[in-house]
Amino acid sequence: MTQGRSAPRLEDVAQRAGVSTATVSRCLNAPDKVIESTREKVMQAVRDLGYSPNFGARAMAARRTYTIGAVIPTMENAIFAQGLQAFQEHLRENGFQLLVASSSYNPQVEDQQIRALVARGAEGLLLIGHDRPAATERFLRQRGLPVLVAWSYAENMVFPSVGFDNRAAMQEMAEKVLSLGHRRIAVISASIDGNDRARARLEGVRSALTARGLDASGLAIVQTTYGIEAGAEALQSLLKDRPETTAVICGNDVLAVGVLRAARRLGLSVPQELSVTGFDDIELASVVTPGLTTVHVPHRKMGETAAAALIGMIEGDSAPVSVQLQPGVTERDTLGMPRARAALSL
Amino acid sequence: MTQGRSAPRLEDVAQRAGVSTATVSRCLNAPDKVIESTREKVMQAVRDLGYSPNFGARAMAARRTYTIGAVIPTMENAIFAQGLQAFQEHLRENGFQLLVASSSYNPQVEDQQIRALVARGAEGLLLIGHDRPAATERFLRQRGLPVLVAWSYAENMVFPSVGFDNRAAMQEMAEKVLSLGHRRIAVISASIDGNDRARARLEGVRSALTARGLDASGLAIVQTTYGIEAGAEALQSLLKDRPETTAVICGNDVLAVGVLRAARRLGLSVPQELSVTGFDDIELASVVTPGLTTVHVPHRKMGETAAAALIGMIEGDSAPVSVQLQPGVTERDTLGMPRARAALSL
DNA sequence: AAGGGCGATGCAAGCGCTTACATACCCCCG
DNA sequence: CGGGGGTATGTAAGCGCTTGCATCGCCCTT
Repeated sequence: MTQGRSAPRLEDVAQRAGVSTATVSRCLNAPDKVIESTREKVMQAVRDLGYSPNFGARAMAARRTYTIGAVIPTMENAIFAQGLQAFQEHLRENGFQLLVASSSYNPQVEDQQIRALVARGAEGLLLIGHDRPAATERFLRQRGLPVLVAWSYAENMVFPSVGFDNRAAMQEMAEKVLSLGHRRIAVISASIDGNDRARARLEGVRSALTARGLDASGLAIVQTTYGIEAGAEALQSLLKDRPETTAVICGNDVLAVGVLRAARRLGLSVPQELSVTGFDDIELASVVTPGLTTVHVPHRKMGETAAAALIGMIEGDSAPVSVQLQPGVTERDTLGMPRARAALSL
Repeated sequence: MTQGRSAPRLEDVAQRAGVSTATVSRCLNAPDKVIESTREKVMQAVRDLGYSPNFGARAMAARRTYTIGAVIPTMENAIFAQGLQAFQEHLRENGFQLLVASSSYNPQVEDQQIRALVARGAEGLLLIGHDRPAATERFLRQRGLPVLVAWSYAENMVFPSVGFDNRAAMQEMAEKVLSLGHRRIAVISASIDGNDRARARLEGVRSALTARGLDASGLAIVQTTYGIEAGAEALQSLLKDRPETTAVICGNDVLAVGVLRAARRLGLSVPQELSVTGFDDIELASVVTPGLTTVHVPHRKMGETAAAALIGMIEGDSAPVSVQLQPGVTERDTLGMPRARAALSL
């Protein structure tokens, strides 16, 4: 049972101010269409009553919500925080509100969240990555809803995207690792299914290997779930199989930080005995010791660009355009030359 | 101009299935009130059309949204992430959806966000801390909206709360610092106005001092904004005034991590030359080196308890009750005995 | 002084749903 | 074989807003 006096309605305000509901509505939405004296009466009534408009009713009548939805894989790690913050700020400046939901990296949940956002009137959607079930895509297409993909750039996909080339960025990093002389390399990655970014990054490492004429098929790969502790465990199990590994390339900073933690536990010095690299360049990367060498992603830029693009699509004054951003390697202290080390006991 | 074919309505589904809108509505909301054969026809039509109900219209007709709002000060740092996650999970289990907004520690913005959430039909609100403008409180009271405060426990406030005694928790920490022999103590805190938690924590340090018969008035205090770099700068300016400081008690983990960073830059070893403590025990605290000694907050427990309490208030089957949780000190590696150190040049 | 024009306001028709009430139908019992 | 009762479905009245169109004054012009 919902208690509490029911909220005042437009009509209550109108009555108290001695005008019609139309006038009150105009006071709120187009103040200059109402003469000052009237407006004051109305605003006073609004204040007295603590009136605040019913969003659902308004949306229904106006057939407009000025709301944009975003579904991100996770809110726990700050991976999307910065970009989303920029996205949101830019939206607000343009009179749009942001509704955020998270999918826990689960396509089913993402589908549900998308539907929930659409039900709530989202006029456009920001999604992460291109991978998603056909059913979800069909739903979105059926609606003709403006959808923009971020954190991943690719041409000729179902939806336009604002992001960067994950493969090329990772290839650059891997190339750097190789050029330092590392040959016993391993990759620790988030699960690659349903995650085109993880897949592309892995691909990038392979490309770097191949480009040097090395055999990519022997590359040690461990996939794991998201989280610092998961990264730590991944390193342990990795070293059990491949104790000779000299460099671990991680699919993201969170895993890399976990690897750093495990390395410390094992008494391995970084980068002397083990090199570690990350991806994303979130705040965490600059906070840990030693500072994490990682692929820098232009988070804020991506957020802003995405906001502008999506608004353009909604307002219909610009065709959907993909834009490619440039990531690059940020060098800190976890990548060095390979060096022999004592055998370790696991 | 919003493009895209307009969304299918209940009536479109009804027509396609050859039934009335009432039947479709029942299929969606009370499937057992509809005979199976009919239900199948309807569901097929729903799928064909990619129908998804209009939340606003539904809310309006049913006078129910099953939505709860939360306004937190910030999403950038993970301070509230864990608690909110637990809150959300518990809500979902009970059929409620969560809408989150952030206020950037700004009371004006908080007021706006609260109104926005109410406009969107929030049936209850989770707010952080007890401090807020009278106008905001009046608005909330006028509505008779169930409101619960978290992250701060206090009796006889306007709203019931689920949290812990910030003052006592900090006093315990300060006591620990004092008992190790520190006497040149400083506090680095977030701004205390409009922030009862920060204020209470500061108060806790003072109490600890007083309880030992020490003079609390000479306590060095620096207030700063939120953020790692802000914490780093705070330490710099602090040491300029009080180079003899041996322990820095921080109002939260984010500032403490900043202090750690600055200490490293200055070549100060922690905890040998400087002790540092935090508050919150977010993941960051266990990630930095050395591990941060901090006040542990039962985030998940708080989130769950808050969800249960708020739902109770909304469903009206329980009177609003405050519940007090127990924090405690988590010892890691940044708090040690004071030791003389060489003068440093700033 | 009458007519025209324009700015301010009111009227009322929906927007897409839910749900109380009415209706239709079927089955069972006496 | 008729009536009662129960179940499945339909009808239609709103829910709280916005907005096109009608209305009403008032002032300016001729």
